[in-house]
Amino acid sequence: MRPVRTRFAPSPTGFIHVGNIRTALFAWLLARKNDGQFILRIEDTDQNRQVDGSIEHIIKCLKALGLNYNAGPDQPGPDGPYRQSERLELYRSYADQLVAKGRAYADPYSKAELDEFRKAAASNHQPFLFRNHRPANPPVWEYGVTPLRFKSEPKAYHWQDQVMGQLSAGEEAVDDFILIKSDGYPTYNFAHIIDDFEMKISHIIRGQEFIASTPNYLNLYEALAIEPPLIATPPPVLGASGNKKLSKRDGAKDVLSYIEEGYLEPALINFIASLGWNDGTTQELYSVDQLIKAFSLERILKSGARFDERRLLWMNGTYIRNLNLEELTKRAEPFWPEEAGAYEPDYRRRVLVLVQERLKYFAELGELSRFFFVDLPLDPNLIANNAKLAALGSAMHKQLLTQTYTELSKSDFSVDDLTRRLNALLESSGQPAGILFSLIRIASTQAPASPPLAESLEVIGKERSLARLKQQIDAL
RNA sequence: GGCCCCUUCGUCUAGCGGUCUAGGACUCCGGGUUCUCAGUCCGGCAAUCGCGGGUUCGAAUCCCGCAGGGGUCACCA
Repeated sequence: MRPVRTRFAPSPTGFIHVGNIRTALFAWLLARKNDGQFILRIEDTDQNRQVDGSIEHIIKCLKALGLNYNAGPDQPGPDGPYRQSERLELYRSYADQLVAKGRAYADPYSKAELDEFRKAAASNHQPFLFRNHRPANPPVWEYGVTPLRFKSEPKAYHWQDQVMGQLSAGEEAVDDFILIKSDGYPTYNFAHIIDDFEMKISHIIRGQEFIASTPNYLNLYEALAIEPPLIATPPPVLGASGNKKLSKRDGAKDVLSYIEEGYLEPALINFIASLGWNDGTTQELYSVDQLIKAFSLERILKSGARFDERRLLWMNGTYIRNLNLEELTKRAEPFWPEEAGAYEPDYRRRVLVLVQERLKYFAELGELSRFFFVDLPLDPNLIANNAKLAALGSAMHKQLLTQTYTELSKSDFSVDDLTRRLNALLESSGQPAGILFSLIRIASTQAPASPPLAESLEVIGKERSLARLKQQIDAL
């Protein structure tokens, strides 16, 4: 068996979304599983669709996720360069070869003429086939001036797809497609075949939009006397609503933005792999290494998988909860609210411990932890919106908080001591925890939600906690 | 319109002729966890397996039709 070499071959036309990256992930997993190679190749043959910075963006994205490649535009390899725009001579030499063999010819038609042919086909309810209009005496091909077409030899094909199984199509699926455009650049249809061959790619993993043109490719492989790689076609990743393929247009997010919001790479990878793939067990959580071990093309599903962000949220939360303190501290670093900068690392760590199990992604850190760092303004709604508490009246609130203030003044503010005194207050006041603790929690945080009372007070500290209680008492 | 592909709880999925009165996970709902949010634990709702015909003692599983959805028919990839 040939050594496994897979590739991710995006065009630099913008960011990478979950659908794109899944294709890359499957290719990467296959390579890693088989001790093979994974290559990044940039398919920049369309001059008009290029978006500045895309290549850097793609590289950043792959690196962030740890999908390391053995060769790519920024990583030289034996069969580079890895940008198609730098391989034009290569495509041209293959094109010349096809011309010499009589398997390619110059396209003499204007765009308007072609449109006429298409319209005629559509009105006959027929698919458009260029080869029905093959010119009897095509002009000599002028590189960079006229487009060059493949002269196909139509026939029916049956082929094996590593995911979809046995596929087939009749000869109507084979046509004379463009090899080299009038600007001298090859089309995807031509370039990828040359490159996959030159780069000794063993498996092509790509989206379903290419199934329909596979017979064309098979025909070209034959004309070139090239043995085709194995082909694996995962189903599309569908958008959150509707049955449409995930697309930028329908709000698909940049994968990098998930990283920026504090999703963990292993969680993203775990989640993305679970879209259309499973190993047949009931396991849900996989480390990257486990994924590599368990992965196989055969277990990729044939039907499309919808992208449900809630599941990602859940998964990411479990990954965050499993972080040890050191990792947690490191990951949280970029997400602290501005005010946290003035505090000791140790203080921040104590906050983190309390907040960890509440985090679904790190961008929430600010909102969940702000009251540990700043004295939030009094928010009367916090009491007003608590029906049981509001019913008690502010005189009672004042009395309870005053009692609390006196008792906590005597505390050393350790969790144990705080808990003891808080419980004593429960008894002496005769109030249920639902009333008393709610009130204290609101007074000492001014936040709609917080970690448990005693733990929060301990971290906030004696001086500051008492000051906050005092402030609330004075306002009542 | 031609050709190709897909179709199990709302979502991700298990399932390869009997163990399926269809299993797991997410979401959602109820309850416990001295207060809130989250987490966690316990419990619950949720797919007559797209529909209709076969084959078989027996079908989510095999076969045939149909319907719905998707892809493609570019000098885009």
